Amino acid sequence: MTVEPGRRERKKAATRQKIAGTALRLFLERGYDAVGIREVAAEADVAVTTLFAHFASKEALVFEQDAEFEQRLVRAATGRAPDEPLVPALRHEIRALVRHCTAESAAPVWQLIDTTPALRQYEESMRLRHAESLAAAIAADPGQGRTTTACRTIARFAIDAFALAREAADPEAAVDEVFRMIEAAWEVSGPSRPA
Amino acid sequence: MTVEPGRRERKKAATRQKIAGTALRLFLERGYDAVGIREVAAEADVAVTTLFAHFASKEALVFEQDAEFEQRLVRAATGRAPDEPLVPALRHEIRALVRHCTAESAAPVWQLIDTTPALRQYEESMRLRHAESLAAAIAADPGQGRTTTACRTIARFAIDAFALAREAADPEAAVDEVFRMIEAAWEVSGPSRPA
DNA sequence: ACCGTAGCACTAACGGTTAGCCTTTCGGAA
DNA sequence: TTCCGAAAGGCTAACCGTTAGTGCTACGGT
Repeated sequence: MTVEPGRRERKKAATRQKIAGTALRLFLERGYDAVGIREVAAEADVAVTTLFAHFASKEALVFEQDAEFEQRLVRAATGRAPDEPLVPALRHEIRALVRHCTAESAAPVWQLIDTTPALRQYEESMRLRHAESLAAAIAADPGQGRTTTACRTIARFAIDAFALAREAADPEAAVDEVFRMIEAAWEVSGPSRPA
Repeated sequence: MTVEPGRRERKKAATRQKIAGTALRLFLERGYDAVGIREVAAEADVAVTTLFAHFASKEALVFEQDAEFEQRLVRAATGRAPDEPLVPALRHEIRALVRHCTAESAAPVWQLIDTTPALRQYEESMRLRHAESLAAAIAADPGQGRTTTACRTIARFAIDAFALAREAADPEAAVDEVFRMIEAAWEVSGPSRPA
């Protein structure tokens, strides 16, 4: 599957990177709204249609790590030791993601996102997508006897934790705070007191 | 303040209603994407610019009750008896809102929303706005000793409850289920054991 | 060596949204 | 009562993201 980085794939990835890199640079230099798609395409030396072949929308240019982010969440739920409880595993991953996003180097990008309504909105719906994937991953785990609603609820709570922590004064502490609440919620949603 | 329903205000409200009504009718008849803004404006007999003076976007045409919805939530948190606990009050209001939205008469509209990506996304960000308002209302309540993060968390949970319940097979039961989790979360976020 | 397909380009257009500018009409102060 | 400022509405023209439609090129597997 992933064993064939043929020239084609490499070129495609290179084009994608070039577009995303150029776009991000321009956006950071002059502001998201002040830079048009046609301009990004020209600067990256590709056609507008090519740009949209790689990214579904202008906003998606900024969230290049979208898929990776989602995978990490899902793996945190599915790929854990059989006896490792779910919630702490989620907390650990969310913690890592928050740390990653609040790092010094990521500051300019997030500042751009936070100050651009279109990007904020896009990120919101992105999170919802991630929450749904996570919910599916949680529900897929056999022998955790929760309802679909409970799984979706916990998934949303976890994503909310990320969003809230990112905006909190002390992100790490905020993750712990929200996860204490999540832990409690998860407890009471437990497999209806197995007889 | 509200004591002057002058002719001006009435005309404005009438125009607004006429636009929203016309839009909704056309959308339901022929589908959201198949009806253009210019067409809605023409059918409502107003200029396109007038339409956008009343509604910030095409999507907003469908969510006319947006503000009312938000007010109900906020009032559920702020306008309750001094000794009435927060979470049950929220549950009651969310229950009512879910019942309202899953009513027979509202079915076509929600079916339209659920099958139109643009509307789904708009509703998501609308909910986030509502959650923020609710969080502010909760935090404003004196003597409930929670952190800002805890208030925002609970607010999001409540909004999530609405969203999840609306999509569940048994909405009312789903509200109760999620609110059992919320109640537990609210407990552990309690005012650090008041001395 | 060959063919199918995927990547990419170009042009044109569509549809939501806004800016600029003008007219009408109401509400309240003089 | 009169008059002015402001708000509502209108028209035109454009901007910008996004999407066909079409065709060319080059890579990858047979």
